[in-house]
Amino acid sequence: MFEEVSPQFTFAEKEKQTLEFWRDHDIFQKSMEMYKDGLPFVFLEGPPFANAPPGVHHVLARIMKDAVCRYKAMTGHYVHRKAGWDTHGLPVEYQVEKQLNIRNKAELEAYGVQNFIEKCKENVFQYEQDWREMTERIGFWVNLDEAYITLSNDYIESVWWVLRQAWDKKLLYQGHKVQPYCYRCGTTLASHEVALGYQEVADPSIFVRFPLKNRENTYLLVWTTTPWTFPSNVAVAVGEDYDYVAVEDNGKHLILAKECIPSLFGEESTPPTPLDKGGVEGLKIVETYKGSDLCGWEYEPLFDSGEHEERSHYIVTDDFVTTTEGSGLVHIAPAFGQDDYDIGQKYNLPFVQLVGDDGKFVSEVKDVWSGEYVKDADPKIIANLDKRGLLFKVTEYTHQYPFCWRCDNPLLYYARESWFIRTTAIRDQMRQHNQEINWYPEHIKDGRFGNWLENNIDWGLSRERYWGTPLPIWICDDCGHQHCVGSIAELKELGTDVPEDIELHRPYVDEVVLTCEKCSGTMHRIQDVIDCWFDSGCAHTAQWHYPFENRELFEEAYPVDFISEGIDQTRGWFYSLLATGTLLYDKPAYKNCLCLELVLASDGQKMSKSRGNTVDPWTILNEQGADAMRWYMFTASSPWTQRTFKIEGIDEALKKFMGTFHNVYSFFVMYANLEQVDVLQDAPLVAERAIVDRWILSRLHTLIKKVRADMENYQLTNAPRAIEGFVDDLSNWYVRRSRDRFWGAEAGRDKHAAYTTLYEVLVTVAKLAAPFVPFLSDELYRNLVGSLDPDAPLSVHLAEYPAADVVLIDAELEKDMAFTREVISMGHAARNRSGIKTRQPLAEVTLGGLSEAEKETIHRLLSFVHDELNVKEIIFTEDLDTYAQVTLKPNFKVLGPKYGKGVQAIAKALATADAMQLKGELEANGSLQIEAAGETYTVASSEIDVRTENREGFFVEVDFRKFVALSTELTHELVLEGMARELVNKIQNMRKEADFNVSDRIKLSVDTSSALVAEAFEVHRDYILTETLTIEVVESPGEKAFSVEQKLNGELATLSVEQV
RNA sequence: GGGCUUAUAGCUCAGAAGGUUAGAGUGCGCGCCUGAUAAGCGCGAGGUCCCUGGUUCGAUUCCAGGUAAGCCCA
Repeated sequence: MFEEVSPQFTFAEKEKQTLEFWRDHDIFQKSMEMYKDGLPFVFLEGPPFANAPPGVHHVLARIMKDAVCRYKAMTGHYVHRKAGWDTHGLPVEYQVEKQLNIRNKAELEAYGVQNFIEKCKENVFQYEQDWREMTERIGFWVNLDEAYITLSNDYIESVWWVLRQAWDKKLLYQGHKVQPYCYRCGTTLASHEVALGYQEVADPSIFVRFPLKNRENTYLLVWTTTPWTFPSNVAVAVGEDYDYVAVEDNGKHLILAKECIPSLFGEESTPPTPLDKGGVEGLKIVETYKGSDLCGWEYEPLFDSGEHEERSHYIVTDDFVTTTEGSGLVHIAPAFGQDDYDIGQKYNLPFVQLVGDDGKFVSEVKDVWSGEYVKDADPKIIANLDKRGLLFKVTEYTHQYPFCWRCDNPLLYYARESWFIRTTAIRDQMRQHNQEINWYPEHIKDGRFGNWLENNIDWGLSRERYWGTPLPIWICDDCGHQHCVGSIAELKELGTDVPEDIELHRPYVDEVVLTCEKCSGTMHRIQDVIDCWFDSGCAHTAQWHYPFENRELFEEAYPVDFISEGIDQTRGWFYSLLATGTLLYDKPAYKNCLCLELVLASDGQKMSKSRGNTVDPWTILNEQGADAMRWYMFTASSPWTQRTFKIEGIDEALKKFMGTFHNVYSFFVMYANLEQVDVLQDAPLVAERAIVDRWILSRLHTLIKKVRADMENYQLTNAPRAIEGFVDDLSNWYVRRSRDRFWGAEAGRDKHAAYTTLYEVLVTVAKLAAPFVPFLSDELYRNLVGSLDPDAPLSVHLAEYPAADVVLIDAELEKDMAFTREVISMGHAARNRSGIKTRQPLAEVTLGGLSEAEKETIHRLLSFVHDELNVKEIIFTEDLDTYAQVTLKPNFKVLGPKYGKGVQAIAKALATADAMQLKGELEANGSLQIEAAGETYTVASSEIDVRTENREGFFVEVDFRKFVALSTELTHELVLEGMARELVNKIQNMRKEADFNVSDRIKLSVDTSSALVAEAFEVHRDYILTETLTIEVVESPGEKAFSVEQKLNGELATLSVEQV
């Protein structure tokens, strides 16, 4: 016996019971242990921050990961799935600063770094409990109790080891990085913070004459929007291949790019006049050059920028120079722009930084603006240049400029001292390893990610902050010797008085002093921490505390098999993993990467608190449940396409898939219990079962094949969609067509075959669906299998994933059934047109336009047509013309390539000719001669499509070439039979209304003055009594009887039913 | 400004070596079936397959250029 399935339930409630069952029986642990010696499958969790509650997009990510892991576990793998937490980084610091009302570094130092760090530690686990609860409730099986945590000493130690490897390979170096910097907050900003604060502003746009050395009265015309960077100027860049000219302007010779003449000297709206025709009117061109000709020319510095060893103030070339703005000559100040800095490196230019951390000119600047905030100094610098006769033109320039999102002050681009990893040295290896990764979707590989790798620049690693993995580099106060520490043991060995339980965070680690191995001097750690992307990017190694522990485990688990995160991680985690993996092991870090797109709110906008359009996952989990949410997310659209998240979509998943699946299951349980069928005993051979059984089993095994193939290829949408389609067929064709076999039929082989088949199908589908709807499928499995077989695995998640049995696949039968259903569907349509309801039997249906093979198909499945359309006879006809309007069309696909242009002429000829006559010729000769547009074309019958259209006056449904026509004439016999079925229908409805049990036997009375009803009842008495479980027909109803006056096809009768 | 992606019915999505009637589900209207159903079936209305140009006998599909949205970068 199976446990009864109550019609009163909610999925959410049932899921909670399943969660309890999993907990009580340690199902997750068991699923891990089961294949301990099996093939390992390593999933690496991209660690989330637990300093905000999880949202809908986290649910999406987690169920995708879960489905893959569950599938792998059920197919015999030992699935590693350690949870992880990301903990370091600026976002945490900002949250804590906000909470403590700290506005800048000075205030933070005053508060105390130690106190601050402790607050950060608390902050990052603020919502851990929420995350745990959500993770459990949605059924994401991940090992939370052994999670890796990026702030732990173990984790940091592994990261240090990684850094040391880079150090030893000479890939870790110190340089400058130009970064957006807020002088007021005393901090650099991350790119996403910069993006928060763009505003449109008008800055000065000035063109200045730089006097050339050794060329009298000749000047370079140079453009800038940041006059305050002029004092730090060290060079001017030109484009090597551009054309430059010297023009005469008010007696002075000015050098600029040829293409810039119109914007500087002409009307802006007029197109450039060709220079060989005199250029801009009145402008005299003195000389022309290529950019390369100018290279090396020296000019007078505008301002005193101090003494330098390096050569400076000359013309250099670089391809970043454009002529779309300015003059084609670009002022270079290496301290204030990345391009400038790179050119400075390339030409070994002096690094002049005349602006301090406070945004003011340093005191070495002797001009009047010494000590002044740079933006305030702009007008004074402009005035100074003007006074000296060097200013050519001043206008305003309106553009987008970033401001600090916290204090609204303009950001300055500054070159800051920074530590880098020379990723450019391993770029080719990274590109090669990228090719070895399976990307889903595939275009990421050579698209977004590939492009990113092409343009790889060295990784700016250091952050002048507090809460992060400290950069383990110590520098000797005396001799400047640098050392990178690679482990705690080494730290203790080299350091003096290192506490036994040293914590590897600031400020604790800052206090550790090493002894210099070169000069025995004192070494202090540099103050920086590292980019937190580097932390998570080491997860493949640091999650195991490798190489300090778990060496074997690591070797087995690298590269990891599978990761999945948002597509925004291409330049984040996907990159950092690959970079560290390549650097350390020269192998890709992961084999399969599933990219997820954004989840939009129902209004199509990004979900955000400020818009108020976020959805709390808990409202769905509590109402519709986790399975419905999961199924919706799997089937609605591919994980890598953007989706709008709609609650109605979840209701649909609930009704459409969950409801249907559950109903088939409860139908089975109800009748199997009632009939006391033992499905485990004496299963009939498949070959001996009914054709509909063989059909559904064939469908099932085709499905298994498809789902497995999809899952192997990470097609997490196609697989469940296929399952959904199958369940629909199961419910609306298999069960519908087999209903009488389950209920009412004589016990015997066929009935047993029906129960066995449905049982097998249900159990198999439960297993197939287990990775997607782990709750519902486990409930079904436990009742269907657990109730009968005490030795079976306790849970569906401990069962083996179904494997397709190709012997059971009968593609022909599946195709035939599909075709027959198409014909039946047309029959339904014709019935609908006729207005005669299905319960009324009809004498015959006529099928036409079928090929011989199709006729055979219908013959094979004839009973389906009879039963579904409720007709006595099925007739085939060759006569199309009576029922349908026939037209002939060329088969374009075949004739197009053959005759090219001719197909259009043939089509015209066929449309205007007598279709029936041509069809006759075609059948007689097998081919046709068509005269069209002065040519004669010979076409075979296979090159012509016969189309049919509805002809008025028949109850006919017509398709492209076949039709189904109903005969609607009713004989007296047919009317009686229709009436009998009407009686049965009404009585059944009354049984239901009166709340009788399905198997209750009844007493029935029929009181009518209608001769028709009386006759029908007499003629079909046995049929009516059997169908309605009537064991006695009484003259007058008893007192407890349930009586209703019914209208039966227009005739009146009072029916009464009573339980016996 | 650059790279990548997406655009098909009111909504959510399929799909098509280029082939002349582009589908499903849902929603709406009507009808039907049903003693498993939180169901099902049928019919109807609903489409410039984002736009423009090119290639072709034929383009919604291929090519080019746009437009809009999103992500990443500058």
